[in-house]
Amino acid sequence: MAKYNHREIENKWRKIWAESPVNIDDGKKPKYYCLDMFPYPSASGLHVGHWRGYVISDVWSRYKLLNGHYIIHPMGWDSFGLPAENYAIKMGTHPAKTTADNVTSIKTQINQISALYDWDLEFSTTDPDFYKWTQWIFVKMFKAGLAYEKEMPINWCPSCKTGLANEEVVNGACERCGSDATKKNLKQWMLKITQYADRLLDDLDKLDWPEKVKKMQADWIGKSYGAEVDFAVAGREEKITVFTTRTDTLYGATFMVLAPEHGLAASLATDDKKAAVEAYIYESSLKSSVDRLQDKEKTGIFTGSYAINPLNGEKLEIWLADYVLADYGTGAIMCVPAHDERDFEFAAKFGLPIVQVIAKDGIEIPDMTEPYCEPNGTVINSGDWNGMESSHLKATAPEMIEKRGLGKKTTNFKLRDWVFSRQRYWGEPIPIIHCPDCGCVPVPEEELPLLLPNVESYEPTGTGESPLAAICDWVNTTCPSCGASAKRETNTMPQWAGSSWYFLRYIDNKNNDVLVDKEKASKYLPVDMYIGGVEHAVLHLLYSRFYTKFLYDIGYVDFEEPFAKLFNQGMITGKNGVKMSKSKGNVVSPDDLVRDYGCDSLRLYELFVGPPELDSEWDDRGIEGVFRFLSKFYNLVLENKDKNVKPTAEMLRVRHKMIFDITQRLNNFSLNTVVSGFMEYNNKMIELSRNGGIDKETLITGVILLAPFAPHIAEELYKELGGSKLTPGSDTKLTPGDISWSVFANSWPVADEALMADNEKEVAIQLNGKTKKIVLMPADISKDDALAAGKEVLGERLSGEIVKEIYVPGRIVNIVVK
RNA sequence: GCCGCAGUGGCGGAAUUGGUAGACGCACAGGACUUAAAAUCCUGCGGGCUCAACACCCGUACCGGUUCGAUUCCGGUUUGCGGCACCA
Repeated sequence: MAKYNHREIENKWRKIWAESPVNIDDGKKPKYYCLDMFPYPSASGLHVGHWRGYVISDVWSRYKLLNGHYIIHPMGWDSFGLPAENYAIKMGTHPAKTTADNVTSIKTQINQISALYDWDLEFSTTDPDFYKWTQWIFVKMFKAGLAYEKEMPINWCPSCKTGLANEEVVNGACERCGSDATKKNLKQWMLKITQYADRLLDDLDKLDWPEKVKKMQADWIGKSYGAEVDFAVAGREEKITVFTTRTDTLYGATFMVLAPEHGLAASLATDDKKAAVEAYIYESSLKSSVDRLQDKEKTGIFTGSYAINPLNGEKLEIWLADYVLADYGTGAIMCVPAHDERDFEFAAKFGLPIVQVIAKDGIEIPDMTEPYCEPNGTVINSGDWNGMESSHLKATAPEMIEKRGLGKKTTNFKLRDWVFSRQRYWGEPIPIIHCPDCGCVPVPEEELPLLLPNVESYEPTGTGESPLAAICDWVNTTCPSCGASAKRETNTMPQWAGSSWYFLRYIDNKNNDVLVDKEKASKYLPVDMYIGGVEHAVLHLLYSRFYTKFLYDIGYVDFEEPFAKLFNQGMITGKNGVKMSKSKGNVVSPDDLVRDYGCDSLRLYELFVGPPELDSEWDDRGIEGVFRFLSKFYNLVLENKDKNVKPTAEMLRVRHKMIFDITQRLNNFSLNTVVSGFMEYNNKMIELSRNGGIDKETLITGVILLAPFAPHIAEELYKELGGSKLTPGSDTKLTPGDISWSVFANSWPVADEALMADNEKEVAIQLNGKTKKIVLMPADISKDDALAAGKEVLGERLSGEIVKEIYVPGRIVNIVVK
């Protein structure tokens, strides 16, 4: 028996593919853009978890290649940003150097996967030729009024010493390092992503994305419909505007609460309350956002002032409480304790009145012990609204309020503008010049890129100033507009800046005139399939959608959504679901496995470990199984290639069922069962081979099906089988552009369902739904004959009166007796 | 607290619209080949009952329902994971 020498085979075909790539753009084939979320060049290298995503995308790419597409399958480096910079600081080496070194070593590892990557398209986000356009987009946004400066308290990571976007704060902690985020008052560049909130929400419907991710984005955008209602303040000029989604409960408002930061908070205090109110406002200002989040126990203070319910003229106490968010809605709420949990809790604690305005199960509860929050039921205690259905009223009341001049209907979003400045060195400089006369002036487009100055000291200052601020000869410049001496903006962009649009650049990565040529963009974009981890559900994926919509609006691309289809692969973990990490010491490197079992075996095993969308625990031992499968298939082909066996009906059946099953599972993205399918059909073919051999065409079919998964062995066996014009065993002749030697020159096989059909089916004979025996029956047996056969099998077990007889063709005979 | 996903042998996991539960693989056990080992091949492998086989019974987290038939559908419970978390 021949030995499957994976090392020899894989080295050989790697060399051949390098000389003569099999993925060729002939201008006629439809394109298919399959993209991996690009990695940041980490020093720790790849582990088997990284491999998984890359294998999935490569299998899919090669499948599309066999379906007649030209594949765009690029790879690049997300090399600006905190992880790269932190690593450089730790090593005491400039990030430009560590980043370049890491790219070199990771690229070597990625090449072991033997993916179809087209390295001509490669770039790093740190390449000036690339970030020129990252800066250019910023300038365009500035000119469009989407980038603006604002001083406000933002999320601040004391460990990373930089401001963070809302999206980067997870449970009050820095998404990167896990430190508790604090607030810091800083002048920041902001991107007006909120202007796109509606489109970002509505266009989710167009996307073939996991529902989970779409929902996470929808929740993050957080649109709610309701009304802004004006409440007069008793005895004063001012009015207080509140936002509510439950306009239907307006008659049930029994008090009001303002955030301590509300503009009127202090001035509403009556003389006797002044000291206490000011103390409360001061105390709240000391609380961190984390404290305010975790402190569920409600606090508050009565201002002494009253508001008037615009509908019924009732006097409402105005309170301050820090459970009301200053930066959502108007920073003030009307409180309906009967129908809101938080208001109920507050009313209960401070003894405020509770008025029920929606009947629960048709009744008014005399002493409510818990709020009734469902918006359905008959409206009561609500003047002219009495008797209406609350869900209907909820939808129509905002309009009625507006007509009566009491407020206006409106929508609110949870989404906030994007805090875009980072007080760190390793990022794109924000191309803005601060002129004492002209204000903020963008660096002229023709002067881009604005290079990141190369400096000795790049550690974060922690003061809220970027390290760039210390480089006087860089900071001091002249205003492009008036020529006066001016200063450069010293903050840099977040890591997300480059990744928000990088997928466009692969198409045209050497273009110095435009970020991507319009014709090329129109031909090759958008991305058809995007593969990566779910951790970017609201960060990168939301930002990319925003950037794409902006570039669409200013006419640079002709599509509004960057990623038509999204696939999130599950994580590969160590034992007991523990995330692989250096510190846990449970990282499995692919290098040894490739050496011992080969790239093809590891590719298959990465898929075989479990459903691709779920997390899977890694167990090295399982790779033996796929290696054995490849060895057996290798031998099966070599043993049968010269036998000239004529295909029998059984061989045709196996061949076409194999095509059908593999294709269907692949289309369903059930890649783990594709691999088990190969093993199953391999076992069947081995069985056939033992009974006299197997025909060549069936073997070639198996090889083509296997090619996207295990490309090296597929090429080798295809050649051994004399695929195309090749002479088995001879050296492969390479002519540029001619790939007739390759298994990838084939089309994906098509199953002939007529040839798949079995003559006989295994039918389960059931008595009262319990299987008693399995018998072979002709596939075309009539119902009566099948039932008769079934009864015969059951024989004397069949006592009592038969009440029902069921025949499911080719599957079940079920006799029901009483 | 709210929302989503999941619970199947010793393990990873399979099961078209409800239709033979445990495919495929790992591990394990026994056997063949070998002086021996490795590799390879063959056989077995959910539990109970049984010396064994046949037969029978139980079995897809738990309880209940619909159905001739439920891992699949419905109601309830529970455990684990993920997301959101005072957004009015």
